[in-house]
Amino acid sequence: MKNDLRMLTIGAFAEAAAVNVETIRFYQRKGLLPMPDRLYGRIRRYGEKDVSRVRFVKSAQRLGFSLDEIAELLRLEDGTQCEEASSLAENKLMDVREKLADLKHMELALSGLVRACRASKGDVSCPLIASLQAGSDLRVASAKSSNTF
Amino acid sequence: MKNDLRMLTIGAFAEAAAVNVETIRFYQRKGLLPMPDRLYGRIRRYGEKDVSRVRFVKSAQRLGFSLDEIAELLRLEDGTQCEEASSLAENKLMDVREKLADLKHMELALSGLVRACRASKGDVSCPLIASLQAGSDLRVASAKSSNTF
DNA sequence: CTTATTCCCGTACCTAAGTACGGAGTCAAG
DNA sequence: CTTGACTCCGTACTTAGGTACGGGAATAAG
Repeated sequence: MKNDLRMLTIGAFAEAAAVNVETIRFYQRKGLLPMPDRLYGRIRRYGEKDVSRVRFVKSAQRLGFSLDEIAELLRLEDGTQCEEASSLAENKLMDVREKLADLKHMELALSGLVRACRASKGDVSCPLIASLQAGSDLRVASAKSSNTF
Repeated sequence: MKNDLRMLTIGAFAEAAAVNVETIRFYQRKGLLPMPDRLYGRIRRYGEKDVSRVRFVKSAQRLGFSLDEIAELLRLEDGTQCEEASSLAENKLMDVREKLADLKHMELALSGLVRACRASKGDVSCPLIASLQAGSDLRVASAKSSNTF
C-alpha cells in the first residue's frame, strides 16, 4: 500500500480524476487532499490513492454532501480515534438513510407517473399531469412518516 | 382544489414553509413559485399548495437537485404536454435511480464500518480506520459496476 | 388619525464551490 | 542552453443559492 507509484504530476492527476487542476489546488487548500511531498525536484507527484479520493469527493457531492461534510467523512480515513470515527460514521449513516428514504419516495412517485402516462397513449388529458395536479406535488401517499415528502 | 383558502401573507407563508421571506421572493423571481394575484388590496396571498411546493423544493435540494432541475420537476405539475412531461419524468427517474445506487453503496460501506468498529471494543487498532485505509476510500467491493463508487 | 407592522421592490451583499489569470520557477527535448 | 509546456502560488472573478437593507406603500390596532 505504501508501494504506490506516485508518478502523476498535478496535470495528469487532474485528468485522471476528471477535474480541473484548479480544483485540485482548491481541495488542497481546504484540506480535502494532502499536499504530497515533492520527491523529484520541486514538483509534486500524486498517486492512485489521490485519484480515488477525489472521485470519492465527487460522488459524495452528487449525493448532496457539502465539502465540509465530506471532509468529515474523509477524516475517518486519516486516523482519528476509533470512538470518534465510529460515531461520525453513525451520524453520516443516519443522513444517508434519510436521503435514501426520500429518494425512494421520489422514485415511486416518478415511476408511477411514467407508467400512468404510458398506459394512456391516445387519451386526451394526460394522466401524468392530472396526477401531479391532484397530488399537489410529488408528495407520496404514505402519510405515515412526518417526512416532508 | 380551487377551494384553497388563499389567506396567508408572504410572512405567514414563509413561516409555514420554514424559509426566509426573501427566499420566497427569490423563488418567485426564478419561476419556482407563481406570483399569486393580489385578491385583497395590493398585497399577495398564498395557500397550502404554495407551502407544499416550497417544501418539495427543499426536499429535492437535500437530495442534490439544483434549483434548475427542480424547476423542471415542477414543470411536470404545470401542464406541459404529456409526451414532454413523461420523457422529462423518465430522465429524472434515471437520475434518482443513480443516486439511489450511490447511496446504497455508501450505506453499505458506512454500516459495515460501524459494525466492524463495534465488534472490536477494546482492540488496539481501530478496524474502521484500518478498513478505510485498506479500501482506500469508501468504495465498495462490488467492482461490477463501472460506477465511481 | 396615528402609529406599528407588514409588504413591495430594487439593489447590494454573502457563502460555497469552483475557475481564471499572471508572473515566476522548473524540467525535458531539441 | 534555449524553447515550450507545465508547475507553483497568490489573487481575482464567477455562479448558485440565498440574505440583508432601505425607502415607500398598505393595512391592522389602538
